[in-house]
Amino acid sequence: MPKMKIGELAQRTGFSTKTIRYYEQVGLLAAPARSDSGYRLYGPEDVERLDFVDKAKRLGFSLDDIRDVLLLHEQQEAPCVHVLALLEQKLKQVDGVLKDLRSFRRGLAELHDEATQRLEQMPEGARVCGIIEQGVHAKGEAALAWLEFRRPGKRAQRGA
Amino acid sequence: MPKMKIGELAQRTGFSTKTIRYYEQVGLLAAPARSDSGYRLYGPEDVERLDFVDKAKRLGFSLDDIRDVLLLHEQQEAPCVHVLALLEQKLKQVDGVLKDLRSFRRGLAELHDEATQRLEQMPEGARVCGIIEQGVHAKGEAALAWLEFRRPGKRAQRGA
DNA sequence: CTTGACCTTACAGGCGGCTGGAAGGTTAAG
DNA sequence: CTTAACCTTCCAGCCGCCTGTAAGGTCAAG
Repeated sequence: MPKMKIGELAQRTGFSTKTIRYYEQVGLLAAPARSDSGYRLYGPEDVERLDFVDKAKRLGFSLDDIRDVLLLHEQQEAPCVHVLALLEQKLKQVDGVLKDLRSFRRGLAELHDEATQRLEQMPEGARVCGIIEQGVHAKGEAALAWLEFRRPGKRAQRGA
Repeated sequence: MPKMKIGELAQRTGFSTKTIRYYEQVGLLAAPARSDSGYRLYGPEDVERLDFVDKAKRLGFSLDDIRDVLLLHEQQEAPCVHVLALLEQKLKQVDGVLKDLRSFRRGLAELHDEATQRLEQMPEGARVCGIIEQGVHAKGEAALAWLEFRRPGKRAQRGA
């Protein structure tokens, strides 16, 4: 019995029920089957679809973009030259982002190494955090948030 | 004479003057020097900073995150263990995104190859786009937008 | 047969990130 | 001296993406 109600879908995908209904409203999800009492009934393909949405979102796509991709995917049209060119262009864009991200990663790693060294050169007692330990905790917390990397560990249910 | 007014900074960075003033307002940019007549005067370091902001934005960071990073960077505090652990965690996150992005790229490439083949197997006359040529052009345009890859080719000046 | 967790709709509100417009001052060219 | 392009401040509004709230229906347990 692969039919689940919206709550379960929410749990399985990490989106809130609100968000799922909203996604249906804006066309990211097709209107699902309904139980006799009007409850939405979803199948495993909806989980997949939402997982895709999540991934795409994390890669920085707008809901509009994602909707279009899903649409195109569904109707399996033969792609025209135009669309083909687009694919090429987008590949290049992705490569650009990949490059950025790699250099970013490198920077982060350097920062980490540097920080490790600085920490090791410190006297034992001084191993407290300048930022965090002296009452500027708020700023520390801000620092905590710094690299939150938008939509972090999915299934984190942003409200919770 | 490395001092430029806001318009030039805008041109050099691809942000609008509006946005630059807004960034100052929310603390991403320090209040710059002013000319006698009150015009904002910027130096090359501001170009750099905005380029950083652009990169970070393209990687999905919020303005808040970026502000915090810049702040942390400025005050060069000795990093505490806590922050160090965070760095590690964030490295892992970046690696995760990298993985996603690579698999995404792979998918895109596959799509492209597949599409190329389909196109080649078509009779000469049929090399038109099913989507685009038959009056559903609007949808084609939507398809065009599909992989816009948010904040696309910087210096594109979203308004223009 | 009530309680509480779940579901439904509809519509308002909020936050992040700009963006537009009004009303006015400055500067360089013709 | 005027024109046009630039700059200033301030404040309102918009878009994307949810999120909260009200008012109510359903279902399983006790």
